[in-house]
Amino acid sequence: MLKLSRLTDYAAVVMAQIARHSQTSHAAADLAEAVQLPHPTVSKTLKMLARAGLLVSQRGAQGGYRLARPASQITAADIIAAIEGPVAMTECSQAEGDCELVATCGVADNWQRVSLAMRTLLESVTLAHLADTAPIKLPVQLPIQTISLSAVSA
Amino acid sequence: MLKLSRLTDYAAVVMAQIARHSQTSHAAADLAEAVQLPHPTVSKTLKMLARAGLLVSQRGAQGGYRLARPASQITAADIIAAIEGPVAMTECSQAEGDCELVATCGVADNWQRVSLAMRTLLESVTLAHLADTAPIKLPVQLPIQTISLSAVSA
DNA sequence: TTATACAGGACTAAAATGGTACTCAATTGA
DNA sequence: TCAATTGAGTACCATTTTAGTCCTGTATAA
Repeated sequence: MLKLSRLTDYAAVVMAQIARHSQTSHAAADLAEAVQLPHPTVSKTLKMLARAGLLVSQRGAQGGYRLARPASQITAADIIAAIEGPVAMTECSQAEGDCELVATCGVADNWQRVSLAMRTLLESVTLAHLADTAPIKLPVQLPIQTISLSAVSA
Repeated sequence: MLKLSRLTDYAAVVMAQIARHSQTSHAAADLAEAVQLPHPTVSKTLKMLARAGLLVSQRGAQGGYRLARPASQITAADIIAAIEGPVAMTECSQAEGDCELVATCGVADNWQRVSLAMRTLLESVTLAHLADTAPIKLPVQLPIQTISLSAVSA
């Protein structure tokens, strides 16, 4: 189904919530309340996002989380990577080429190209887009040559 | 990591193998040998692909599997769907809207657009591309307007 | 100094995934 | 018509991943 894990889904929702009120800090409990999800889970998600550098945390009274940079500079790929690790469709799309089947596989190279195109797509969608309650209206035109598989050469 | 399940990966490899010798029928055992994967697992994968209508099976002596249609008419999205179900990034991208959080979520619509763009991308990659041992060279230019998020309206 | 709020890690439960084994059914050809 | 071949179906188990909880520690502001 190629779907996001539930935590990643939560992460996107929480990030969008923060992005919509980016002036103030948000306590984990408040966010959990706002998005109607269990507190510990939201907390865990926030910690991951902070560790990935997408949020900055402030301890103590009046503390909480806020965006580390403008929503327009945080991409869907960033959020996914923060929770699930780098976007890669197959084992061998990752750095460590510990797949012993490369010889008989024969599709590795091409999967990597597809994988790269997907990553490009996800990098073109920003948190600002996601947080916008209205449908994405901007003509987010991807550079055609980055999507064209011919240009996605290693 | 947004990655394919291992079975889907196997499916792609096996399909590519069949596509490279599309004249003959392929017994499950032969394919397993060719791609160096356990028989029962390959067999299971083949059955799923056949049930999805991507392969046709022939029982009995000299039987085996062959492509149900030309490799150029089978897409990566087809293969993924055969094993994992329809390509959809989030729960609510699927038909059944059984997510009770829609009210507080606020990102559902936009995720669906992204999801659709991903599907379009995967539909533009055919088995013929994957099976080609050489890197994909064709200028597989996606219609820009289907990728542009502005055009991916529900 | 105390209340607030994040950090980190250990732990458990549940679900998905992957893999195996076994039996049944269909086809071919001797 | 029988035996060999080969896929179909089902049930089951092991492993891994994912999700969620809890507890303790630490930083900060009032």
